[in-house]
Amino acid sequence: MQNLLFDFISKYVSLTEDEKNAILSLNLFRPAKKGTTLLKKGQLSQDSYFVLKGCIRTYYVLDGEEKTTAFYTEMDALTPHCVIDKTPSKYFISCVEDSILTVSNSDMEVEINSKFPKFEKMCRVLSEELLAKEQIDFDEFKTSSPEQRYLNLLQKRPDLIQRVPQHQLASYLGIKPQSLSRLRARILEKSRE
Amino acid sequence: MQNLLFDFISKYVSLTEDEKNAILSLNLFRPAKKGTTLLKKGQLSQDSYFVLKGCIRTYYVLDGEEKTTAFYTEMDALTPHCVIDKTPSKYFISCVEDSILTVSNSDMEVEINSKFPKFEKMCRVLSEELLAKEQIDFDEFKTSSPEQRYLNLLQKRPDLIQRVPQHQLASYLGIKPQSLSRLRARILEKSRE
DNA sequence: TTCATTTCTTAACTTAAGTGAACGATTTTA
DNA sequence: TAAAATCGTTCACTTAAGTTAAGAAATGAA
Repeated sequence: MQNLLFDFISKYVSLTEDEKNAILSLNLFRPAKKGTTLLKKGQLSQDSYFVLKGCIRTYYVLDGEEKTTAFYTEMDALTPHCVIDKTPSKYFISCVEDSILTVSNSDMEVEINSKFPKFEKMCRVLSEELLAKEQIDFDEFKTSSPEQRYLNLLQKRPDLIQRVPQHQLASYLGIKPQSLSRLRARILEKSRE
Repeated sequence: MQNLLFDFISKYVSLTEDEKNAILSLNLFRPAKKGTTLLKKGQLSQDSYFVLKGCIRTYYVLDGEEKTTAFYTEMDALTPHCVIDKTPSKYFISCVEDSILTVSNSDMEVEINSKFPKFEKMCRVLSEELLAKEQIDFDEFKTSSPEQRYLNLLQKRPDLIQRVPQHQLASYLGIKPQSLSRLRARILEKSRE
């Protein structure tokens, strides 16, 4: 399981055995059962997550309704906004499936960054990449209809449609669960012609 | 005008005179007339932008139609995805107004980063902040209606509504220009009651 | 297993966005 | 300056998403 983490890191920097051991000594690995809440709205957590196995999501509660806005699966990293901007979290984070995560707090990161400067660089490159990717995803969302977004998701993350409840997918697509049901029926109808 | 750049940088790191001079010697400043295209779809540019004065936008051309997805105004930084992922640009960048920009290519950044390590850190912190902000903006977009988005924009960036053409604003809000006109009329109607 | 809860789908109705067209008003450019 | 192009708004019509409600299916807990 550790190897998954080091495989990921090796895409950005190459680590010596010493460096790997320094990371392992931090004891980052943590299993989390389906339904576990990792972060609640209003909290000022310092923890960042990396998904080794499973699936976690961020969601808002607006007018008593859950709105899921992101899913993180294998090899995805999530640093909540509250870690960055030091304001109470606007959203919840919870486990969609039984998962294995690494959890690191920002103190650890400061320590590792100062001990191994190559980490600073890795974090910079990683967040630049994630930002560019997030912008493209946002652009695609803005420029397409719910139906196009669904078909797009079917192409890009077909696993999500299998492993995630429909009502969570719906808000992820920016629509209501009923509209997602209808939209899927419409697509099936078309493909039958 | 330079001071605006240094004011911005000082939010992240403090620079010595030497460091400031090293930056000035790069000759980054560039005025750009309204309508100037800074980047075309398909290009593999290395240039990043920082807006000192004016406004620039990114837009796609889909089915012959322009879809504006982002505006960058005073003190905003823009690194196009092609600089990060080394793939041909998916979008255009052009000036909405006469503007004064700094333009830096990634070679310069590599050079500055190795000469002054504190730059590495600034870039990491900046892109982490921008990522967190982008995610929140995306979340707000997903969880609200076109009308709510417009009202939200009116709160957060009232200047944009004045300085930017309506049809560009419309795609920024994820709708057609006619719908934006109608939506504004609807809001005005309500406020008259 | 059974009961309760949650989830998904369907349907009828409402509301708002998309579409195509028309019209001045403004801006561009020849 | 005159003609052409662009821009913003309005309208009528179409399409699709939101809303409310109901019922079937799946899931979870006692």
